[in-house]
Amino acid sequence: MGNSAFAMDGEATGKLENLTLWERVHRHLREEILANRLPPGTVLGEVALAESLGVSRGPVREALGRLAAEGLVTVRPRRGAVVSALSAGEFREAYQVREALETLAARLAVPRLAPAEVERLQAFVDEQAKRAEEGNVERFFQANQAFHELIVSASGNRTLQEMHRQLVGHMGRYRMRSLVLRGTLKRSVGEHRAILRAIRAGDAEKAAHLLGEHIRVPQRRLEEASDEEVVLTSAEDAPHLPRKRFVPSLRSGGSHEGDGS
Amino acid sequence: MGNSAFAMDGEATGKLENLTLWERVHRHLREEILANRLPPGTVLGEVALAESLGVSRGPVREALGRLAAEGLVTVRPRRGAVVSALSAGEFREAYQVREALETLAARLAVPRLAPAEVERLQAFVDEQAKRAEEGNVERFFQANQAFHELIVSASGNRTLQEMHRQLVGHMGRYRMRSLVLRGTLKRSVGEHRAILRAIRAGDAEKAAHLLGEHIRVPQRRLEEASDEEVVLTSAEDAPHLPRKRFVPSLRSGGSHEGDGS
DNA sequence: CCTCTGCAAATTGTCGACACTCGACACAGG
DNA sequence: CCTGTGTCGAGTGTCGACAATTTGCAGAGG
Repeated sequence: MGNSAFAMDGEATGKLENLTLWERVHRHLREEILANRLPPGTVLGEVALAESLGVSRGPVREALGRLAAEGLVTVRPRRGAVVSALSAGEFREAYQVREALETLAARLAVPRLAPAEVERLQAFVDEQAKRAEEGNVERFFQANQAFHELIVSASGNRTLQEMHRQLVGHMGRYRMRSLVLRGTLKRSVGEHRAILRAIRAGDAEKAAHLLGEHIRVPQRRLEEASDEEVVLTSAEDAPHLPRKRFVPSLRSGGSHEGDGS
Repeated sequence: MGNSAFAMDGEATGKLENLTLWERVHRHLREEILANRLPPGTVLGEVALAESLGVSRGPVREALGRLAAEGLVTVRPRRGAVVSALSAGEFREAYQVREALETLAARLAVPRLAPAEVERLQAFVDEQAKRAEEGNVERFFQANQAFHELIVSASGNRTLQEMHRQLVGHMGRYRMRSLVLRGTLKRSVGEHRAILRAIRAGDAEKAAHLLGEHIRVPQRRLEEASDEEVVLTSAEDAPHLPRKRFVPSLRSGGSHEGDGS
């Protein structure tokens, strides 16, 4: 059958692709889930995945376990794995934690930031402004994410970095198109500019405060429109469908979207 | 000989123990590592573990993968899994993150705390005071952990709770006996009392601030005694065992699989 | 005496197969 | 007509075995 449906993994860490099989499966599924090609509620059958990917159930199982440990899928001891869905409440929770984490990151990073890094931050903000003007939401989000990740990365705290990565990974699936889309992009750029100003001034506390407020904005929006599934992309309701909706065949779209730092 | 080397899993979730095999292995190894019976650096051979536990390599492998996802062990793609060690720097990092998390938890929890929960906090503090007087460090730590976990739990933020649990799990192995041991216990109780006072007063901000300072105390100590391995590794428990740096077998059962499970 | 290279052992990565459990459907009874 | 129960099917959980790769050692060469 269709074997080796893998796309290439753009990971230029310097090491060549010496990844084991289950690692590749893990990355593949991770990408698929984060890209929302496997919407929440999708049942991931081991045999189906195995056949689809051209490997045996071993690596698939291992990758699924890893995915479950990351919280991207949920396994019920005997009933297989489903792509986990975040409720609006959990999404708000994640925002709260993210605020705490990035606030800490800002406090730690500001005294450590090298001039070159500040310039990179500036470049990200400028790109955001440009993308906002263009209306290129995808690119805007990328630059936005790069901005935040650079701050977290510059904190020098790898534990913090890891937790933040995990958190953003969970939240990343829910592009809040209808939410932040409208006029908030420019506002976000303005907030980033203010944060960057505080960073340049070396005022870690102010930068952290501004960053906290900045993150709290979508959080507020969520609270206002609570319980409504404003954000969730694909519906997973109708739990009593006549038949299961499998995804036995998943195709590699070839979108080499590197999530790497 | 009953070769099932599993100990009791103190987990009374109310549901009966329908755990799968790899889950039991996972819990077992987790307990062993957290109890420092498997010190950092120990190489965990799959076959050795499998034979020792009376299962095949499958569940062992799965459990090891899960453990690696939690950060308790580190696997090198072809060279097996070792119990991961936290450097002093990582330990300090974890404290920073923990401070941010628990501070957030306090802010969220204070307005939500039911009177009964406040009383439970009080009970924990009282028990800590008693244990500190007795010099019962183990019990003291338990009550201490219960205090902090209750605050985190009362925040109502399950994401936060999960991250905190994970973090504490990583840090839990390093009982800082020689550090916090001496006169710091009573001081810790005093700080907890102050926090509890702020909680009773409904002053979330003050409680959060005090909690942050409280957590920052061991952090400061670590910075002072930086680079020294003051804390790391376990105390001298079980010195009667032969020296083992690389011990693949953790149980010398020798008996073949006897009773059916 | 030191170093490089080839072989061998050991251990992990992967695979296919079997048993057991859970879910669903159909049939019989009230 | 509704409900309880028995059976069938699907799918996971687990096991044993094979193969690839890495590590260590031994021997030869410089």
